[in-house]
Amino acid sequence: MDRIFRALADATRRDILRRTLVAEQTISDLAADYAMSFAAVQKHVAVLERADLVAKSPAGRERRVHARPETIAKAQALLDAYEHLWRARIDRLDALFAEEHPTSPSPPTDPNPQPTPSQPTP
Amino acid sequence: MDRIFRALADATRRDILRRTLVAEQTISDLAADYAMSFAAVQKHVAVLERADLVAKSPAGRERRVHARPETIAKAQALLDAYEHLWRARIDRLDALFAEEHPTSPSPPTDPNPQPTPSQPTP
DNA sequence: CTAACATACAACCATATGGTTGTACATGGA
DNA sequence: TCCATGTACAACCATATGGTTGTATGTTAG
Repeated sequence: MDRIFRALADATRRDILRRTLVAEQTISDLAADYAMSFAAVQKHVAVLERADLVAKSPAGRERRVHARPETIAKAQALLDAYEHLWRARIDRLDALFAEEHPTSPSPPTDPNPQPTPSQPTP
Repeated sequence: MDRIFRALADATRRDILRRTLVAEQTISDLAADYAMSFAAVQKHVAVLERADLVAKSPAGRERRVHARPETIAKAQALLDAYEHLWRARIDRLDALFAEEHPTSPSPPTDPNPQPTPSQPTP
């Protein structure tokens, strides 16, 4: 999991992942579009490969790089688990609140001061 | 986004995030459970804080650390976007296949070797 | 007031990371 | 066959990261 998130923590690698999700790419294809050396792109692909986010299949002298969505799904599963933990917490707080105020049905907002709506960095 | 995924790329930080999702924790609470110095845990919290995955609220001499699920949601949104790119690709391949074989309804498997089945996040 | 506690922060160190250049090797086309 | 192409890999460098210890500061308990 460390390797997956670390691989995703770089804009170039995320772009490579995006491109290989859309269609297979050779290393040269990928390298052509970044302002860095071929070897640097090669290293980025290697990081993604070690994280199992992409795989290379040899095709003649080229290597076709394609994404592995099942590994992305692993990361999604972890984030989903976090989200569930959060929801469970809210549910507990709601239950506690309902217990202390049995007459009121269920307050529309949670008692926690978290401002969930404001997303300042889009 | 770099900071978010980088922060998630460490087991200790993921555990801190998990714990602060479940309930607020002081730095000392957190530090007590890891085999490293207080300062090291403090740094991990700082990394999570810079990524906006947690926030600290001063409470007397303590700092209550709580998770910010809206930032987790940002990471989820990115992974979802990747998943959608993948699905769109499959759809295009399916359409292409259907075009070349108009008589066959729609083949159960796509011509690509990718194992699509494991998609735990619908 | 003073002592203990919770936190902040700086300085330092070892290692990992992200980039470079250079070299080697296999493959495909002329 | 010969040469350009596509890739692999090593060596090197600057900086970032993850850990340490030590010191300073604010806060609460006695």
